[in-house]
Amino acid sequence: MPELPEVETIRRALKHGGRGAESIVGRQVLESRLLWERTLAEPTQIEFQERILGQGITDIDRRGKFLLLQLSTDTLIFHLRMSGDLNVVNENEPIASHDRLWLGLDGGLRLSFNDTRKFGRAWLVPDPHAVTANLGPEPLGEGFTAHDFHARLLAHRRQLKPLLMDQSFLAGLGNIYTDEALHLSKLHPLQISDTLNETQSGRLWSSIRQVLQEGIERQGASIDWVYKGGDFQNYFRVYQRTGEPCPECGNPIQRITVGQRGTHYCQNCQPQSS
DNA sequence: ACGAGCGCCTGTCGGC
DNA sequence: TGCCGACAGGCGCTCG
Repeated sequence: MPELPEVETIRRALKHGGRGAESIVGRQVLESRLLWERTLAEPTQIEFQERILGQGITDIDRRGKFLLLQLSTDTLIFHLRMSGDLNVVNENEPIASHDRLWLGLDGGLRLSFNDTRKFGRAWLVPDPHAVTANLGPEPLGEGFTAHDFHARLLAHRRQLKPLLMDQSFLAGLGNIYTDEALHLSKLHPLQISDTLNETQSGRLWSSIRQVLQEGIERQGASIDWVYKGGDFQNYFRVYQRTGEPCPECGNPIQRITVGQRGTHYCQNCQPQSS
């Protein structure tokens, strides 16, 4: 579930309440349990237990697809990868079947990291920068200008889709929102980054921001058995719509593989130019 | 510098 | 019904 809009939706729920739970800001960690060892990237399980007990949750931030729980002295960072989610439940609730790590909080709450496919990771570190240092700019950040984006595109000679999904180039896009942004900007997923003129890169810049903003407003997308509450999936332009009519021109949506990822686009609206 | 292949995991779906 | 491959919102690694 996790691209920028889904992570942002979870962040807001943890910070302000929502998704059927109350805010965890201001709560204190009283207990911790690691149920799948590899979920904890850093530090060791022993050190994790020792360090986190007693720390208070002071704020919830996001950087790209990383969720940052600011604690009294450390930062607890989660990356949800393919199937991760964070739930706040009453401590009387049974442990869910794919819970991998959970924290007992004061007030009778439990924060649990649930992750069917076990790709997700957690870090407890003194300095969050150690984990997020290699990320590119925030696409919705004020410092991310169309001008800078164009310069960054020209600095590489790469296919647009894999480049946009490279988190060191831009932080937050995944398979869904990349396909959506490319279709909205009428650019082919295989077009080479340094062939874009300023008009094209400007269109891509605003398309990326538009689809991410819409995703956040719709509280993310809910697909397959992983239900999160958002409904952006009902507004996909091309993603997983192979063979269905393009919303712009009516031609059937094509599916190809780019960088080992399913890629959806319209041959007519997104011509291969170079 | 870049792209392809693969590993990490569990689950669903369609075809035979 | 059972089995089997394809596929799934991500990313780190190796190898050309």
